[in-house]
Amino acid sequence: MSEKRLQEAIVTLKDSGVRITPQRHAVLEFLLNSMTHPTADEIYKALEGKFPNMSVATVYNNLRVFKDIGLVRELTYGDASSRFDCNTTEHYHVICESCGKIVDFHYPSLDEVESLAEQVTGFDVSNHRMEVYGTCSDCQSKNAH
Amino acid sequence: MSEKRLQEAIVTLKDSGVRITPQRHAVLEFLLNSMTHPTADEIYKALEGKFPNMSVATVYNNLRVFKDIGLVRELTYGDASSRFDCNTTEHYHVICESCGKIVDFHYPSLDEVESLAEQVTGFDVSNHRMEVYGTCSDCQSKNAH
DNA sequence: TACACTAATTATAAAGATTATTATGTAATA
DNA sequence: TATTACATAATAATCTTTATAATTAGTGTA
Repeated sequence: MSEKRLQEAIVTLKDSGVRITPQRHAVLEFLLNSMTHPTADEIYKALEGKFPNMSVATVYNNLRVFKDIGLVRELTYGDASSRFDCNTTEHYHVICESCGKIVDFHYPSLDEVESLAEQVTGFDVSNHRMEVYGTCSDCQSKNAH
Repeated sequence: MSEKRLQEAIVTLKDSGVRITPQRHAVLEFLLNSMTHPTADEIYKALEGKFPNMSVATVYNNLRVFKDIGLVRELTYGDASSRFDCNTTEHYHVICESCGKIVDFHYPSLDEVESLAEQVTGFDVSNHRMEVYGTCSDCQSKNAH
């Protein structure tokens, strides 16, 4: 299923003149298959087995390449490190304040907010982001004790 | 005008058993008077003249104290460092992608989003945040050339 | 006011994430 | 094949934030 998305992403990369190296392919594949918005370090650790010599810098470099092309989004929350999301379709995130889990959440885009913000502030608005915070069901049952 | 807010904040601090030291007072006063959601480093640099011996750690410590009590909010965006906002009334932020300017933006709270997120994800939702991104009018006219 | 207790500050070190650098390697092209 | 440009790896450097330990300074009470 995500095989198709991988092929599409590779075509996008090639069209942008980016070489498909084994490391780059692996980072991209891992991101597309992971539902968990991993950090750069998580990606690095996950691929350590396959590429024992890979450098952390390579992960960061490739994530930046993907980001510049528009294949992934960088998510920055309160915690120390950025997370990366290859789902570029419009969606929001629900975040567990207890364990840090991030769940995708679909909701009709809040175009009204954008247009009102334009009127009130004089900005030329391009996009918006929203996160909902709470406690996931796992942590709820854990805390019930 | 913000003198009243400063006094209120000091009362809140005292009620929480927090001492009002000169440094603490200065950080609080600076935050209340600044409309620009400064970073910890910006606060530190702004108060360097008045407190030549002040440590960066003091700024961070005090910001955490204020945050724990609920006097300020910590804002984390794409850039490296957190920003601090002493306006704790419900509001959203509009951010200029060109110069980084942050403008407050009032909009009715999106309670519907929270309740739908609860239903869909099973989370116990506590709050949400939203940022609108675009280009401020200053940068628009600059780019017009 | 003086004393004692506790919290706050300072200076410094440490941790963690990200970026920069440089040399080496690899792929594409003429 | 020679040349060029891009990628990688290893490492160092930077930047933000937190932790530690010693000193200083507020605050309540006698």
